Amino acid sequence: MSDAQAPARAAARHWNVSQRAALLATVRLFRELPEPLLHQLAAQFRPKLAERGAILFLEGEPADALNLLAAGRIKVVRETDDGREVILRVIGPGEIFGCAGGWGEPIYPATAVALTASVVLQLPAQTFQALLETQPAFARAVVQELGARLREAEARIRELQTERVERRLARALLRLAQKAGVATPEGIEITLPLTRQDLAEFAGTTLSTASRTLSTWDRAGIIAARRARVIVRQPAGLQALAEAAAPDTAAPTSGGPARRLPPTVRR
Amino acid sequence: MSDAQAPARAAARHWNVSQRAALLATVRLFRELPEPLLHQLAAQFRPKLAERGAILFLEGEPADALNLLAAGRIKVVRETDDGREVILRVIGPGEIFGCAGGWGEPIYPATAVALTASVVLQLPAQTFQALLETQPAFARAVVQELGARLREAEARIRELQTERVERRLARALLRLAQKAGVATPEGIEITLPLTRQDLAEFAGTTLSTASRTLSTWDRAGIIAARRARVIVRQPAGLQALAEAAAPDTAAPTSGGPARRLPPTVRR
DNA sequence: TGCGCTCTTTGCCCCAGCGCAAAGAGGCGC
DNA sequence: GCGCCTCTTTGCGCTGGGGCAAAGAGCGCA
Repeated sequence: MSDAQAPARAAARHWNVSQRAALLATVRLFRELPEPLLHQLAAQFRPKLAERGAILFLEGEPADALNLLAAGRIKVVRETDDGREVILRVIGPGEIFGCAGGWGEPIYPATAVALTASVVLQLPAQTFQALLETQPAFARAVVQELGARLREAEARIRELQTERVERRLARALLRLAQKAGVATPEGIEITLPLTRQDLAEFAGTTLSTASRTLSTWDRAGIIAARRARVIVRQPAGLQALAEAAAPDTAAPTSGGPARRLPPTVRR
Repeated sequence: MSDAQAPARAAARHWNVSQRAALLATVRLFRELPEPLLHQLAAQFRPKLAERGAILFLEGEPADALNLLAAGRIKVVRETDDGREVILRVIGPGEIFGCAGGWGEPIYPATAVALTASVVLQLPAQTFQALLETQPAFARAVVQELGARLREAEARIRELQTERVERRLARALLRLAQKAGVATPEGIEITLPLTRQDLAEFAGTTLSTASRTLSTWDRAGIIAARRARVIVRQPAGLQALAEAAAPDTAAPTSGGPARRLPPTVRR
């Protein structure tokens, strides 16, 4: 799985123009474009390999391309001057990222890092602009995509402002499970190499707290917390944690001291 | 200023189609449209009055229109089930809001409330869609607008995750001052009737903390904290608070206990 | 097979900031 | 001019969760 040859093979897989076109056809943004145009586009993508940990682009660099992930996993990150970082999105195959250039920004507002060896297809920003102006269906799709992302971002703002860490973490896991979950005998495995640190940066907390919380859930049998990997055993349990800070639902095993009251509510 | 007739007068001011067209021409989204189209559009807007506190639309309602604020002030809010709310945006004249319908969402994802008596011009979502498909320049503008907002939202996420309340509050004030600030002999007055509660909901904290913090700054002479109103006296002071949690820069007057060290940094 | 690196767990401490609630102030309407 | 209503201030208590650091795992690599 983390075979060193993987990226090369993956690249080969997407090198062929008509295969690339097939990939494009699965992407919401491009889906509605006419077949011939799709092929023409596919030919314009420049493939780019990235090994684990490689930086695809850096915050502040000129944003002259739109990036489509063909294979692998990417995290999109924003940094504070003092070095702390925040994970804005996690990208899987078939998703686009680093689109700033497409929507008229001169520089990337965030950094992209490969979580695993990855293959990225890059489309020149101008091509994107041209599409936008000539293909109404494309314009509509872009607007919808952006709208959806904006809504998501706003939802996250709400969460960060009103919800406790534990709940945010539970939600983060659920979201990740939905996005990159694969059923295994043990439960739903999140197929992303996310360290506790990453999880913390994604859910808005610290390494220590994330680790502590996951450990608790592990002991309670809700998840299996492995090294840079999490398996969700009881989605329902997580769900409960994510919704109400239900004082009891959580840990049938632990029973524990049991949070005495819905920690912070109302007004 | 909070004259009961104000909305009616304001409405009258924007009733006239060519005046509305003039307003449209100041809005980034519409600016690039050809003159005749602008007039045609202006005629399609339905004006709507709202008094202070009125709800323009509710989260969950069908989003069949795009809203343009002609006069007044609006806050866009999202609520938690337990009644807490978060202010997502504050809208001034010439800004659009409640655009969900435009970008393909069936329902409003947030609620809009008039902070002062306001006049809103509503454009049917279909018209918007039609523009999007027929006017490339419009499509480009929409994409840019959305991109900018998305970036802003992501910046806010970063702030919420990495910054302390005090700093977030300082930033919020600065942003508001920039957006709705008017120079007065006392300083830059933020011409928005925002209560401490509102400020808290905007900066991601609680009423108590917001109040306490503003009081401190008031005593230090950095701002003048009035009832539902804030005047920024020393923008530089706020700036300092917003950037580094500078232990000293803050309050030349108070001197105070002086935060002992940059509270939380690094890693 | 073992070394070394990265990731994880945890104990300990501490404090920023939330919750609550009661007592002031401004303003507005009558 | 008075009363009401909304907004604001503040004391008090408390705790969630951040910071730090040291001691363990797991894994890849040679």
